[in-house]
Amino acid sequence: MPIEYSRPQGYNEARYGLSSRPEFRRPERSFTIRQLCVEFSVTPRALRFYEDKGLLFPARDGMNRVYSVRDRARLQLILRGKRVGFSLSEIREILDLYDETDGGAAQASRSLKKFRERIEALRQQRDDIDGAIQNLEEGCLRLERQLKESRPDLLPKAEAYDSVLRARLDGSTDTLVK
Amino acid sequence: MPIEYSRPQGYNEARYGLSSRPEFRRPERSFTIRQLCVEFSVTPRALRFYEDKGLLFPARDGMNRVYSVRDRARLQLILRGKRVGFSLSEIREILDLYDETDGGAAQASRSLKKFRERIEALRQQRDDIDGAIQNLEEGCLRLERQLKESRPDLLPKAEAYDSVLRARLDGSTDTLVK
DNA sequence: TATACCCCTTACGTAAACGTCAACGCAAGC
DNA sequence: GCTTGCGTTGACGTTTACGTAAGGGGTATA
Repeated sequence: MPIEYSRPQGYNEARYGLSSRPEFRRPERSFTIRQLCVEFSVTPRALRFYEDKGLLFPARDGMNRVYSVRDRARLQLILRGKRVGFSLSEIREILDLYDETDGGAAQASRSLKKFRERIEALRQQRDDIDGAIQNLEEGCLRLERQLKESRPDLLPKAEAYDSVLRARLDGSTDTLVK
Repeated sequence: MPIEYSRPQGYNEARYGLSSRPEFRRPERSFTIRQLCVEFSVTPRALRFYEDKGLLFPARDGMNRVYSVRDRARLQLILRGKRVGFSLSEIREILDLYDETDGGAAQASRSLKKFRERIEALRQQRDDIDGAIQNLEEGCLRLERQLKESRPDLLPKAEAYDSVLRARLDGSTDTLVK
């Protein structure tokens, strides 16, 4: 068992939980490390690690980290960056490019070029994924043919489509534009 | 300097190079480790590593590895699998699923399910990529606006489109269907 | 006051995917 | 017969992205 994320007995919602009182919600709500961890299913260690590597810099309340809405958005980008295969240092570089709005025109020009490169790489990666999907679908077809001949009863029905749909619809609307 | 891939002086094309004589081309041509390494820009170490991990099993000529056309196709799948974020053990699992056509109907049914799961995961990953591309494009727009105001001369022209096209058109037509 | 949560830092451990020697063998060309 | 280029098998090193343990502290509830 890695880490306890569910609320144990005696859990103090008012202190640790996501407050439901509107005055603590927006526009400038902040998060404890644990809240973000629960929300994004990562460990505190990971967040501290990202901070170590310069991808996050939450404020402090005494010793404790205090994450802003913007930190949260950064974290979302970090995690998505990871999912699409960027290394942390690459992600850091990208985040830095977003940040330094004031590096001068030359800097902005270089940033633009790097962004374009990233985009092109991602497009190719998407083609890779499409190719992989095609391969796997061919494999499925083969298996289905095979099963249809030997044991048609084992052919699974089409998946419940709404679960698929739901997974697609939670499109994140995060942005770092100030 | 990592490793020398270009042909040095004294390079013996007849012995080491890709033969252009048709009788050695198809349908059952074979490859040395180096030929595959050059073709796919990987190191011999990597290929041996994949073999170690059970993803490849080339034939032998004495001590030397001899890769068949089918091994080459597997390698293509391995590399693409890596590009889309699969671990080697995941790739191995998938390749195994392709292989065991004779595991019985129950096995085939399980394989089918796993394939479907992989496909769904890839679809979500593609959505991630699309999201990342959108973010980066927004970043581009911001930078372009910024540059247009300060230094329009630094705005790079649209990239030469044919290089992009060429990169897209070398779609691999590999398959593992026997 | 105990314990049950939360937080912190420091530091060593780990899995994956190779890189990088070292040390050897075999064939070809000078 | 030496060098060049290819191949082989260990075996240890490296990077990334954390996991995990050790040790310490703050705050609320029983």
